[in-house]
Amino acid sequence: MGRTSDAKERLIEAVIELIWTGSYGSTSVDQICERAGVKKGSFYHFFESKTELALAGIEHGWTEHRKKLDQTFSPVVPPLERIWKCFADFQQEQKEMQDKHGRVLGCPIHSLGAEVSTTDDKLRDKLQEILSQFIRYYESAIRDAHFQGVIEAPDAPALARIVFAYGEGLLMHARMWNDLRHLDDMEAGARRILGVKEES
Amino acid sequence: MGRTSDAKERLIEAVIELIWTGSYGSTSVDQICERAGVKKGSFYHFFESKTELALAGIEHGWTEHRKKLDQTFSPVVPPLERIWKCFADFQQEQKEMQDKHGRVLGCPIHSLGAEVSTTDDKLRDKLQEILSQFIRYYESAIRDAHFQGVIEAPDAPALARIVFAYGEGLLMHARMWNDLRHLDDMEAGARRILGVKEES
DNA sequence: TTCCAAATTAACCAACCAGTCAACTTTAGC
DNA sequence: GCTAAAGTTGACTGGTTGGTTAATTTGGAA
Repeated sequence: MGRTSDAKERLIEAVIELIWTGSYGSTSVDQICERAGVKKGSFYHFFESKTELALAGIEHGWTEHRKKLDQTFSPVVPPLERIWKCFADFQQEQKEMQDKHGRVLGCPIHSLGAEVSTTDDKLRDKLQEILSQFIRYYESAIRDAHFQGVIEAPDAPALARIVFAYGEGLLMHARMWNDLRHLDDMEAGARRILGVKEES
Repeated sequence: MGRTSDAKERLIEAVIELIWTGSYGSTSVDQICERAGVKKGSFYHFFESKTELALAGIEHGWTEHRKKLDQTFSPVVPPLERIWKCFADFQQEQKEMQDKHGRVLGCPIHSLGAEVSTTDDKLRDKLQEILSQFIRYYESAIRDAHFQGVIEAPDAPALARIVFAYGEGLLMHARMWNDLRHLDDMEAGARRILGVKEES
């Protein structure tokens, strides 16, 4: 019963885009509303604060991204192939963002995390949770690779953290230099970290 | 001639601390002035904008840090030892920040870079310049290590970028999780990346 | 067709933002 | 001890911030 609306969805789309292309601090509620074509009163009808909208935006983005990851990291695929495919998807996504916004945007979770982790506990907790989940994709792929004897990795969680930190570092550099070429090394670097024996 | 003052230095100290413990966006000119014990009028006597102060703060911080790095990466020290010492210094610095501010703060250049690189060209350029200089320390150490035969690394610049991205990724995670333990892997991870043959 | 919950709207708020300015005080160099 | 340059001060600006409110419009379900 009552009126229906997609304003909530439009606000979520808008906040993701604005935070990713800029930053949390540079994104104002007025800006979000304008982008979404929603009046401020409606904003606060759907969300009780800017933080709460950001939370919803992050959650939504991650839910979408997970669908892709679940396919990429399908146990059917050879374990190292999963990781290389994930990197290729990173590159493609960054390319699309560059085409769309004229800038390489890097990983929104990390950019946002670097900015707000000392000032906004709710956001920080959510971002931590997402990153912890992400690492598990690498972790299980590495564990599978180890058991298949294609790499030597008795401590899969530790190695997953290393690969993850490396990948995130590269994405951050790609953002800072606005240059996709920073991602070209991604697979080669991960091969060194993982100590890949043969051609994959 | 005329009156003398250390207000400029106090402002520079204040802006570094506030941006590092928080973010650029969360740091207001009023806050900086209060921390430095300087009135806003004086602020704009010394600096023409908030961006300009941040620039001066970054420059100052890097100039100080370089002194330490020049010692750490002295050609007298065995090349891989330089890198391990650099990591140990990172850990110690982060420990000091945790003791002082109750938080692991990570790398200010990267946190700031992630935040402002799409919105403030002047800051972005300065941060890029500093990071480019930083990588050269790794690069020359890796080149030396290669020529001494302690690692196999024909492409020193590429490998330096990998090690650098990895280290920065770890520092970011330490900030986001407010946990120094994320830095414990640092040397082990770099050993894998560099493919270190023997005990160093 | 009516009813009411849900969505929309514009006007509004106090606090804060970066930045300005003219009057005033201090002090180094002569 | 004079003078002029350099530093200090507090009051001020206009615009923006995140957030509020009460009146109004809408449309799904009965």
